[in-house]
Formats: sequence, C-alpha cells, structure tokens
Amino acid sequence: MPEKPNSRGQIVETAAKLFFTQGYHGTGLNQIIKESHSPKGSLYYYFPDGKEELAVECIHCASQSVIEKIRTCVSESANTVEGLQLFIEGMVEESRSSQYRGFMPFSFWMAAETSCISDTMRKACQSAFTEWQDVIAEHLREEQMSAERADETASIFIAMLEGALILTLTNRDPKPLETAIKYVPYLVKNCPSLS
Amino acid sequence: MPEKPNSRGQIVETAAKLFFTQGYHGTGLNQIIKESHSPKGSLYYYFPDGKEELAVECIHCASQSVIEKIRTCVSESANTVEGLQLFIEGMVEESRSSQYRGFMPFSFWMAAETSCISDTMRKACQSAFTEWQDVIAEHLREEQMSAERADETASIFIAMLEGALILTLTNRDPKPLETAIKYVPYLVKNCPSLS
DNA sequence: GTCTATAAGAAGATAGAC
DNA sequence: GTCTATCTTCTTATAGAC
Repeated sequence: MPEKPNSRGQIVETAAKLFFTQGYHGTGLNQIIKESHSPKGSLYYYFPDGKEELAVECIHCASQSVIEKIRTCVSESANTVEGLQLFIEGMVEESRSSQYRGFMPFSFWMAAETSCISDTMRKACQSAFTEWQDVIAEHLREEQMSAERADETASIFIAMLEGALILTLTNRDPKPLETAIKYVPYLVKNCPSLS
Repeated sequence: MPEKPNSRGQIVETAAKLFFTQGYHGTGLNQIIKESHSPKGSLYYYFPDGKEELAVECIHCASQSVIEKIRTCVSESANTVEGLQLFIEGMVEESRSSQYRGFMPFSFWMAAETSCISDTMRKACQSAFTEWQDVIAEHLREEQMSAERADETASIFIAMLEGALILTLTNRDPKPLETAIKYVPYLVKNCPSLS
C-alpha cells in the first residue's frame, strides 16, 4: 500500500498551496486540515511547533521547486538567457491556466509579510532568495560573466520577476510577465559598469 | 483648534502603516484602534463597511503618496532616469532609517494577498499600479519615447522595484534596491525592439 | 460624533481517548 | 500514529449609552 491516507506530504502540499496564494496570516490551520483531509492531531504530530514550523517547511519545499525548475529550464536551453526566459514562460502558462489564482512556488511576497513577525520565517525566505541567486549566478559565471556581475544580475532578475508576478496576479493579465521575458536579455547583456 | 483628538486621519494613518508592513490579514482592528488611540466606534462611524473599506482608503492614500513622490523626484532631476533613481534612493534611506521595518507606501505586496479574497481591494491595487505606470510613462513620452515603449518601461520599472523592495526588507540589506538604481538607465535606454 | 461593552465566531494550540 | 473535543485568545462587528 504505497499511499498513506493522511500523511505529512498531504499536509505540506495543501499548506504550501494555501500559504503561497492567501498568505501566512490569511491561511488558517482549520482550512489546511480541512482541505488536506487531515485531523489537527496529525498536523501537530508532524509539526509540534505548529503553524510557523509548517510554514518554514512549505518555504523550503517551494524554494527547492523553484531551483529545480530553473535548472531544468536552463539545461533545456541554448544559454542562460533563453533558460530564464523559458522559466518565465512556464509561469505565464501556470498563471493563465489557473486564472491567476493558483499556487506559484516563486510567489514569495510572503517573505515581506512574515519578515516583520518571525525571524525564523524571514531567514527561511532569505535563504531561498540567496539559493536562487546562487543557482542563476553560477550559470552566468559559466558563460564568462564575472562573479560580482553575476550576483547582481541574478538579484535584479529575481526582483523583476517577483514584482512582475505580483502585477500579473493583481491585474489578472500576463502582460507584466511577458514584458519581463523581453527584458531578460537586456538585464544580462547590457549591464552597468561596476562601481 | 486645528487638531482633532481622534479623527479619521489618525485612523487611516495608523492603519496604512500597519497594513503595509504586516499585511491585511496580519493586522487586526484592535491593533489599529489601540495604536491610533481611537475607539472602535469611531472606526465604524467613518468606515461603516469595516476593515475592507478602511483598507481600500489606505491603498488610495499610499498610492497618492507614491505618485507625489515620483513627480517630485522627476521634477527635481535633469531627466526621468535620474528622477526614478532619486525615487529609489529615497526608499533606500527610508528603509535603512527604519531598520527595514517601517511603512513604505510603495510596498504593495498586499495586492497579491488581497487579490484572491476581495475583488474590491484587488481593483484598488490594480488602479494604483496603473496610475503609477501612467505617471512614469507620461514623463518618458515627454522625452520622445513612444507610447508603447513608455508603458512597457514603466511596467518593468515598477515590477523591478516592488521585487527589489521585498528582497531588501527580507534580507535587511539595501543592496537589492541599490542594484535597482544602477539598472534604471539600462531599462530605459537599452529597451527591447518591439514585437 | 465619541466611546464602551459585548456578541458571535474563528484563530492557534492542547489534552487525551483510541 | 490517528483523531476528536475543548481551551484560550483574538477576530470582526454591533448595540446602545453619552
């Protein structure tokens, strides 16, 4: 019997979907246990520290999902620029098919929400951003970009995409993300002279 | 007596500060009335529809504040690029002086939080983004940029800055915003060829 | 217009049966 | 390990005195 009825994975999957669409405070434990068909006892058995511990786990899972997607997209493309564009195209498709209401692992505005109330969650989000930046910067360095410029380019790419995703979800219009696709080559190739 | 003890303005000012730092769901009415030294009756007298109506008012106020700041910065600068850079520099100073915990009117990640639960708030945030875009695009058109390119440039600027602000607040480090300053000229000048 | 008391429900968390 | 009943606290909202 490979399927456990109400296991840890069910809870995390459901919680991640809700946290990343409704936010940390906007998602109640009751909604998580209801939609995951898990009793509250199981949640506290797997996550004794409650909501915050569960949210940190969700942040880690979402972050890993983003890293894997970026790696896949870049490896399937001729270069990093095209890989990052492919990554955004995937987000356009996901957002459109869910009518701008679905779970987007890159949608990390929860970072700002939680950074003022919990240092644990703030640091979990910070780690996620740093890991994404490192993955992207690594690919850029392989294409002979300097380390400093690679970090900077990766940072501005992540920032642009986080913002474009907020605009797309708010406006229910893929255009901000599509504009971001167009600007990726210019972020990477026409970079500022270093300070 | 120009100062009213517990007036509408006090409530909105306090609520805006809390909504834009802690989020919509993260801010309770009790905290608002406590920190604004206003009784709950006054809040419901001025905002009969409660929390949502108050939040919409805060969104409008913050949006207007952003528009005025952008206008001021551009008018004090030699051109739009330098004006937008000055605008970001102001955000760097504000975030640093509040130790990355203060009220930033541009911090509109609440848009994503609310867009899934209330169409009224979603549309208020959408209007804010559109107005900002129009103000910036107008300045760019005055410098002989085409209308289509100006809209696109303004959109990508707003996206980049929203994301950079999230990164700065999460990491408690001004670097993402400072990097954004460096990239403004490249967003505006090295623009993509149109589709 | 200002203010308080309180309702009605949902929140996170816990205890303990099975 | 699984599940339910319950506790406390906090939420939004209302009623009504002044």
